[in-house]
Amino acid sequence: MRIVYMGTPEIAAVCLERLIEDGHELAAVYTKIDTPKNRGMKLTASPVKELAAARGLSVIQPVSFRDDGVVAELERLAPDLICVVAYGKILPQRVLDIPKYGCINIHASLLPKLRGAGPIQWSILNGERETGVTAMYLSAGMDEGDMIDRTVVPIEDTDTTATLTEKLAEAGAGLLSRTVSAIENGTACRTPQDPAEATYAPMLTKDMAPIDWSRTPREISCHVRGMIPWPVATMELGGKLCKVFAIRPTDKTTEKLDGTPLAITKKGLEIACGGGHVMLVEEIQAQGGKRMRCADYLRGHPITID
RNA sequence: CGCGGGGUAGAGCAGUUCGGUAGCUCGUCGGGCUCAUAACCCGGAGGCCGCAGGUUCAAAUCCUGUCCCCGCAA
Repeated sequence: MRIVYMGTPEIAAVCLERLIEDGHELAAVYTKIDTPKNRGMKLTASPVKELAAARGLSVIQPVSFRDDGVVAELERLAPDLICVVAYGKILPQRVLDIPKYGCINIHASLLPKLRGAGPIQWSILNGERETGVTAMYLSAGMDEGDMIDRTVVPIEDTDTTATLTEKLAEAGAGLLSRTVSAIENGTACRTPQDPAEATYAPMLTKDMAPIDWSRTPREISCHVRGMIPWPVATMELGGKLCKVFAIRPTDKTTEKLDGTPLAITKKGLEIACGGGHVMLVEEIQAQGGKRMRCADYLRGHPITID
């Protein structure tokens, strides 16, 4: 079965690698065009492109599927199946109609929950105890296609979007390979999603970053972990904005106002939060500074505690 | 050449404007106090001031080059 693969970030590269290892026939790999990134704004290839190039697969980076030439090129590849993982582009109906067996997608949530661009982030932000990956057929609507199979992945209290993404990438890779085989064998099922159960997970934005200290310890913990590696939760410390990378609930309680710094200990900074609970800020990064333990930061940037 | 910040003791920082004995908080080591301590007191060790040149009687500081780190933006 001739497969055309479409994907862009690391999680898509992990899934592609599994397809290659498991011996599936890949006709071509589509990925987003190289974009200027990072300091110096150097043109950077996507993880999928890096991998595909290293494995000798032909890489195609169309700007838009509205371009007839792009669609014609895809038709010439005569794919039996298109596999999409975090490609970052919407495929129009005329593209979805090209492959004989259709287009399948791996989505990093247990659909129909958390449709959209930020399912991993929101599974943590919402305080879920488990999430997963779902294999589905692509349809015109955003993540609305019929489901084929899924893998459930538990969310640990220490998981961040970064660590959970790695786990889901692994789970997604296995799921994708298995699903492709099922389609080949004609054993793949097709279950419609229940629209009444659908929830949405939009991309995060920077203005969601500030920590709301009136929330409960677990909510704040989820907020911080869900924002890693981007945009990263923030708090104000000594008049400076700091990113918060690690924060932990404590057994202590307080009468002080939410957000009040209470004490500096060897472990970090204790702060009042919702319900009279106390959180311990363990690891932060000031603007322009390096990521470091909060206690270390306070060594050189002392603040006053009432 | 997208914009900007920074490399000084094990850690985090000050000192650089205007050259003149390298400093603070913490850690560490030793001693003391204490029922006890992450508290307190006394004492010590620990620096090629990122690297390479240049100017100077004298450079962490001024000049030139170079390597590395970080934030923004995308």
